[in-house]
Amino acid sequence: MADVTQGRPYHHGNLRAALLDAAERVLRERGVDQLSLRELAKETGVSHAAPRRHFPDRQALLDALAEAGFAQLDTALRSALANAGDDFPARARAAATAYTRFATENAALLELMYTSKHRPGATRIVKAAEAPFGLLNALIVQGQERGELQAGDPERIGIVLFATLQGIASIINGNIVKPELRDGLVEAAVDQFLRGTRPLP
Amino acid sequence: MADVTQGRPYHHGNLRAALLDAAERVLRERGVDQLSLRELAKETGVSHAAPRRHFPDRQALLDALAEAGFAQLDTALRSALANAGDDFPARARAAATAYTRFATENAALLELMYTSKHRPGATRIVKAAEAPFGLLNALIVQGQERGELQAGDPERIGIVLFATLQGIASIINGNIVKPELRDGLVEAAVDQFLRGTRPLP
DNA sequence: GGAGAATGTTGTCATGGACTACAAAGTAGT
DNA sequence: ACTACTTTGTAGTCCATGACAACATTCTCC
Repeated sequence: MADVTQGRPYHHGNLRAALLDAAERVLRERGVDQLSLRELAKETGVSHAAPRRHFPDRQALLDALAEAGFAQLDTALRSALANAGDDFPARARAAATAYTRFATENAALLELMYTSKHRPGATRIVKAAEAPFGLLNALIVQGQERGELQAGDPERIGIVLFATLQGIASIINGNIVKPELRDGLVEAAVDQFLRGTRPLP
Repeated sequence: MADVTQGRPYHHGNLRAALLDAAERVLRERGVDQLSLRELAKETGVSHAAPRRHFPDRQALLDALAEAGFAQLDTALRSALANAGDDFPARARAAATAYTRFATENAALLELMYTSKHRPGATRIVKAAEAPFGLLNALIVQGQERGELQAGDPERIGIVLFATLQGIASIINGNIVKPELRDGLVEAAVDQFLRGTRPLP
């Protein structure tokens, strides 16, 4: 018998996506450990066991969030680069700013992304992470081709800059420095990187 | 009636410290969310409600762990600096290495330290954090006094380096780069910092 | 339109945090 | 050393939540 008391039919129709939406909001507002499947179910208007059809356990939902997070990050980076013109330093600054911005505006999500990623068996997440990381790698290669960066393994070249960006996000999220300083710090870090990694004349 | 079946008298005698010890071990081995008060109680040989006398709730125990963590960090930094001789670059490298080492060898604890610290009302933790942070600040001031670093607000000067160290730890803990690279990355970061922050001639 | 797959629901268990009432041991004042 | 008070531990309970099983409804495709 169909439920007439509520508007929703027996099948939700889009429960998986609805749960992920709600989860992302709760994650942002109250952090991972305040995220409960039963609460998500209640908010979404389904029974407490319904989420199980889409996510075998809590971790599976967190993994899905992480995977989606990498896709969002990829989009953010692509869009920043698309609007950055052709000048290499400008492209580097744009990507760095976009990354750090994402990292501070989605602090809990980013943390989840990295902790989920390095759990054994998280192949889907690792796969999803390749897109944004590949983008950054390609940017370094581009800098090398244009003679703005030293030659060598792009990953090794970029890692200190990436670490610095990650660190800037980390100390902002940890309230060690004020969020307003973010973009200034990023610019300083990128400039220092560009100077320190210039090819020898 | 005293309990004769076990060696322990009714009062444990050192329960608070015993719980913290066990907690630190569990934190290291299995992460924060696997840390349960009831399990700690069982391991310590007391009833499930005993921890409550020393820690009103789970968060209070985590806070105590974080506070102790800052003290450990302070000790690690002091000891590194004590063995570092007088040369400023060497002292900077020593402190940077010690920090990053602590951060990678106590990953879960460090995360706890920062997340606990920026929770409203965590005055004790903020207080405990001042010791190691003050040490790093003093190091920068020393570098300035010796003419090895630009003048200016020491906090602002040091922040990019600190961010980089934090980021190196972060990407190692997140399995983005291999742990063996740690000390090399730190040296590179410090050298870059020293070059980039030299006073103008 | 009927069979089987998807998707939801109800009911249950185990774990673990939080709380209360009570018990034992320590401590201090007389 | 007796008593009153404090500290520390115990036993029992409640509640939230994740995990699971058994059953119900709807969808889909032949």
